[in-house]
Amino acid sequence: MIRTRFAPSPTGPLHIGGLRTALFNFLYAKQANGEFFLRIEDTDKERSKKEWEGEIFTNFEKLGIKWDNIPERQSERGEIYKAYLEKMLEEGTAYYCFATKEELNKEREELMKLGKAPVHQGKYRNLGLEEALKKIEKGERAVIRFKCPRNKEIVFNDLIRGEIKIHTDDIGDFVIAKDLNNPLYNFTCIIDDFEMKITHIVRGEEHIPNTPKQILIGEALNLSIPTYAHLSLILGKDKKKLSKREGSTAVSDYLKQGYLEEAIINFIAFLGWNPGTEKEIYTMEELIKDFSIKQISKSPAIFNIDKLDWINGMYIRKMDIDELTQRCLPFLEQKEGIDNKKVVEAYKDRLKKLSQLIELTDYIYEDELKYDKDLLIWKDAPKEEIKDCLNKATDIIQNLDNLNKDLIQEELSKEAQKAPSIGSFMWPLRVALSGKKASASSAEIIEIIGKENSIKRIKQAINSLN
RNA sequence: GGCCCUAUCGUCUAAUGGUUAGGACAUCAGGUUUUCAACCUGGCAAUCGGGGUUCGACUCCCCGUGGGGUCGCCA
Repeated sequence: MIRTRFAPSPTGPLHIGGLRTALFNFLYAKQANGEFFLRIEDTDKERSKKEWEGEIFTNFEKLGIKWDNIPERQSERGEIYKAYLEKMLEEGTAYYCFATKEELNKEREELMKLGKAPVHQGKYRNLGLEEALKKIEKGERAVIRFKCPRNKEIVFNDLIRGEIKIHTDDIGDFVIAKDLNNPLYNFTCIIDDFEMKITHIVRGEEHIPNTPKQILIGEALNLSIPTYAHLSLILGKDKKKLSKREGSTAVSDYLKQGYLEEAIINFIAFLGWNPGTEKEIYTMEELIKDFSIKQISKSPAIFNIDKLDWINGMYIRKMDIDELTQRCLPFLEQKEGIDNKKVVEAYKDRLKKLSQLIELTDYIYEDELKYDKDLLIWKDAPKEEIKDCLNKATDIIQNLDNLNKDLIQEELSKEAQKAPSIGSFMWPLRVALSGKKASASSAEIIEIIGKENSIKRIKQAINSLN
């Protein structure tokens, strides 16, 4: 059975890139009827916070990414790591290192100068466990390093990139734990992937250099090694790694702006993946069905908000009006006599994201409109003509016995035919009702705000022209 | 600097040796419309460079160049 995992460290809000990694793991597992696990990598005690853990969980829930385990927390698995660490120390695949930071820095600089990889050569790799323990007893500080095999080529087959080879001499003896109780990422990662019986690891490209390290540790411990797939990075518009500079990187911010969950998932799925067909709108179920790791692209993808806007608009227009109204509620004012469903109906074709509703619909809820009276003037139509049109519109509205936007439109159109031009009738009316250059149509507004209010607004407009 | 990954329209990408290099977003033009959208029609726009291999290369190989990642007692 296929089992994947997403292993975030709870040091900040869920990131767009993290979401994509999680989604791909989820899709890959679900497609094969496998399991998707969550693991909290909180070995960095200073930076890890419980609140971020919660943030990650709730966002996944909202977005429809479900996990199949009780999330493991690395901070609670100290005994497991300790046992493996002791085993490595005893077997000599890891050793205590007493090198100071100064020594290490100097070594780094010198290697760089020689044009070599600045990796630790292992001054203490042959000291022996007993000797090391004596030094520690005397109070010397030590970290635990992996004794990296020399002159060996590590090869793994990446599902996305094919064969990747890395020479162990470019890796060196890296630190796997600060001490027995404080293991570090590359160590805990491979241990947990093994313990959790993870079969496939889909993660960001930045982990490619970590992969041979993890494989090496796994081999030293005789663990089975999972299959890897490394995703390209998501870049910002400036082609740099996606950063807060342009827009947000936090998933929750997009949710707050009124991007629909379905649209976000659809958009994120297409960042670096496509079905190979022309179908672009995908539900989660369809994604699970059609997802294929072979269709993942190797080059980085740029986060293009325009495309997100477009997809989001598609979802907004497609959505059932009652459900959409529910979702729009946070962005709409509440007012006696105003049916929000009608407001949403009038605006669903005009939205890219729900938060736009706030500015777009403010005039509906205001008691008195404030706008430049010149806006009422259609082209160079004389004031008297405009007043005349507005008066005629008032009569029509007054005589309306059914406030249905289609019927209203019909009546207004009839009258507009008689006007000097359709625009000279319709434009001032709409401005009188909305106070805006762009808005819903007059008929829609009248239906929403009602007879009284409509007439009141038109009267006001006429007065302002006097 | 070492190592690794990567390279098709502005952007996301399709085409796994033979296509007028396709689609979508964005953009532009037109239509529709009282406005703004939505919608419909159409246009602009790409194989990083140089060598090979081949009858034939976006596709395979090599060398450059560009971009990215990484080289933590972070993950």
